[in-house]
Amino acid sequence: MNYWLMKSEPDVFSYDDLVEKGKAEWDGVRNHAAQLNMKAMRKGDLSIFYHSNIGVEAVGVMEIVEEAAPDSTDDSGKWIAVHVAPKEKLPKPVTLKTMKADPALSGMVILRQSRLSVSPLTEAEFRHIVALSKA
DNA sequence: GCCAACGTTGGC
DNA sequence: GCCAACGTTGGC
Repeated sequence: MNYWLMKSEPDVFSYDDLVEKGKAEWDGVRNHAAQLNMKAMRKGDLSIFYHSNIGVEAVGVMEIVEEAAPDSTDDSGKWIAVHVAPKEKLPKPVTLKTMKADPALSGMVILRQSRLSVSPLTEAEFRHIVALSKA
């Protein structure tokens, strides 16, 4: 089981939008590093849903329900997407500020590479973020 | 294959 | 609106 963090601008697609749809294709990723991460995802993996630009915080947990397949929004056939479903809305969002200030999360990939839209988390980092939201 | 120019993302 | 980080493009 692996853990991930995926970013979306909430005015384009928010966690609540995902809850409403029940299941969605995580499409439009056009960055090779992010694509490699999505290819490594397995059914049942869990991911933090993070709102970029507006909110700038972790808001929910989702589950990978379908592994990498051609991105339906891509005509070239080069890019893949996964399918995700909502798992748990975090009781309290965990802001980037909080994550940056927490020594337990200092190794998070996203803190070093802020532009990477799909990044891995360790199990400890994942659990820590969920715990912070319930504190 | 290198590197400058330029575009995009994302935080502030 | 600004700027840093970083990916892409194109000339050489």
